[in-house]
Amino acid sequence: MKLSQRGEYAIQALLVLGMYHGPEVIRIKEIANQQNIPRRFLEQILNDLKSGGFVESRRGVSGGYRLERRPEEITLSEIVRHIEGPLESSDLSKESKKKLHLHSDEAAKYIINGVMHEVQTAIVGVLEAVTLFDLCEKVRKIQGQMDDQSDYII
Amino acid sequence: MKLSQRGEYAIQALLVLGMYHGPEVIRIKEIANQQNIPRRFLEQILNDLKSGGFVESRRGVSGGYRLERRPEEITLSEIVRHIEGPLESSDLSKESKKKLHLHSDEAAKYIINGVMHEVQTAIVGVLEAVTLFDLCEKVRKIQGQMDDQSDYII
DNA sequence: CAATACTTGACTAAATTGGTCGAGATTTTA
DNA sequence: TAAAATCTCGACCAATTTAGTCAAGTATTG
Repeated sequence: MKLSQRGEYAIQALLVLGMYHGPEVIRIKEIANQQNIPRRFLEQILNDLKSGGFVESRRGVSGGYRLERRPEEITLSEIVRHIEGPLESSDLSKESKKKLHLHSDEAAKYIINGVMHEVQTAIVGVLEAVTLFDLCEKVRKIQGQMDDQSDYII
Repeated sequence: MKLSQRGEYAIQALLVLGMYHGPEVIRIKEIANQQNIPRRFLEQILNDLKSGGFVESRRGVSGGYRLERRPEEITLSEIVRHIEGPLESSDLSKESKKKLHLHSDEAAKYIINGVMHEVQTAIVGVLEAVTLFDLCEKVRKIQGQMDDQSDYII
């Protein structure tokens, strides 16, 4: 599975909002600059994340975005699902009654679908277990590393 | 992860070749009919599978395709990797030396990449464990089911 | 009321996907 | 040996998706 550019940008943006999470709001422009995301494109994405219930916005001169929920409560699977579309497609094996009288191409598709469903379960398993908070922690960690590094400041 | 149509067709075709695996060769047309795959498109796909070392072909009037390796030796991960492109993209965390001095957008990308790499590992884990032979067995099983079913023959 | 920032929806270029097609090369068989 | 069947190769094509861009509008603050 490859993340689309849009998906990666979305997570990056949420990561920024997660890092600075609080009552205050952050401007699109800052996120765009910090993460090097095309500003106009990011507008679209944040809008989408808003309608998905991930962020809320304030308009006007000191407007911007903030998370609508706490970083601990936002899992990666939700984000990816919202931005990239459903992670799991229908599992034919659950539609038990059909299971009989299949043409051979249907039988093949049925079997393949079964395996792909396992794959999807595995994917969701990973993404479900990671929250935005976890990602923030990791970022903080490698940023901490950098500060400890004597040769960090050039 | 969603399989492309091309990918699904490829597996279907290999499944047919796996079911009838032997010294004999099967015509494109038969596979196309049986699996309901556009013939011209299937040609392309089989050609691709040939260059990937999955199948071999015989030309001329009684030509066709057969598996180049035994079904037990062909794993789903190989097939998908060949037909859909690499399952795993570069894992930044393996390039240990960079790991220091990252800009904040690089840090974010780095962390996201790490999770996505976990996802890829999970995907490969599933696909690696399934061989073409396994798929054939499953098909045989549900086809057996059908035969046992008294109301199967209309 | 001017400046700043989000909002909405339309628009576009490039890449990918899912095919189709024509002409050729090979092999069998009558 | 010629016809017929079959794979082979590369070009082509339409629809969809992806990655953005843009203009005009609305809301908020100072």
